[in-house]
Amino acid sequence: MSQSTEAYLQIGEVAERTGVTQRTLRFYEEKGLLRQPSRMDGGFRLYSEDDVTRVAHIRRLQNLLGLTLAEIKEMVEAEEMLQEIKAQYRPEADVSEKRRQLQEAIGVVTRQHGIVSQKAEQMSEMKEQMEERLRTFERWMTELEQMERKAPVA
Amino acid sequence: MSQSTEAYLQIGEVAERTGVTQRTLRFYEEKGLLRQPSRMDGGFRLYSEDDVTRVAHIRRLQNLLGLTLAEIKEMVEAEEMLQEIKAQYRPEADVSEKRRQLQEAIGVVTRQHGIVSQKAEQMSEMKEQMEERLRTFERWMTELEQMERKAPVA
DNA sequence: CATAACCTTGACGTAGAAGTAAAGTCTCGG
DNA sequence: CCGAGACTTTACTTCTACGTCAAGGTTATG
Repeated sequence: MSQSTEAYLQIGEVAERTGVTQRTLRFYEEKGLLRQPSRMDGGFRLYSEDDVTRVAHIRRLQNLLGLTLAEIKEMVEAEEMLQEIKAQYRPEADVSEKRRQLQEAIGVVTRQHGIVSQKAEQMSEMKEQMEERLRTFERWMTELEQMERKAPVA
Repeated sequence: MSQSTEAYLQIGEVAERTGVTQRTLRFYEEKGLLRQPSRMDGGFRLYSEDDVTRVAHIRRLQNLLGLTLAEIKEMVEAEEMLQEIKAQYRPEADVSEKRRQLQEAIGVVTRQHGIVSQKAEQMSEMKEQMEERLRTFERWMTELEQMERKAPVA
């Protein structure tokens, strides 16, 4: 239903849309962060919309959380598993196996959530410190201005 | 009033207290992230408590915000200026000059605050996404458990 | 004053994350 | 069917943020 017919993208387009270079896309593939994309007969890579989303996700994990690609790989593999679970959710499969997978998925996301929560909190702390500072400076500023009014420029 | 007499630290102690290596301390100095510390007659570096604080700050900027040392250097230089302003606050100096400095300081901190705010916000978004996900999984899990109760292991 | 523990500079090495160049292959519009 | 532009792999280079010696100088202590 989603990518039924086509909508395949070549590496150049993906690069443009994600803001990373082609080199980076190939690099991520090499490192196992992106699945091997399908190929045209001549060997040109063909990416899906999902891949685009994935790249965006990788970048967020990099920039926001400062994770290494190795760490991100783990996360991404976990996500992969989730996709699988989603896909398998309907089809008949060993129920207890699915339970196990789900259990693991929950574990992964919980850990991720822990990291994010912690960072978010520290971030808020920093933010408040800065606001405190700003208030101080602005207080000083008004004091300075009052001094100037009392004793104007010589 | 704070570090009146002494309380100077050698590089080894600073390393231990900050959790970075001596190499890293020298490296930060080289890169202009730490001021040139005073030295003993023989050339041994002597750090102040302030330097310790500074290193901690640098590390937070690195780990939390994921900034490069170059970016951190800018921030740190700005902080340096703030220290200066604080120090000069009482002594007689051109008032309008002080105004200018304060103005700039406010600008710096405002920019920093902007970065942190933005990151903090994105972080919260991520956090919520993860929570949403977790809820989904847990819903699935209970569904699965119900299926198991109805049709137990063959 | 010997010597262990600590420090100095200098130079080279490394892991992570790509950038860049070379030489050849594909695709597609005209 | 052909040429411009997009793509391929391979290989070497770069940049950041340190790590790791090496060879020697300094300091504190017995």
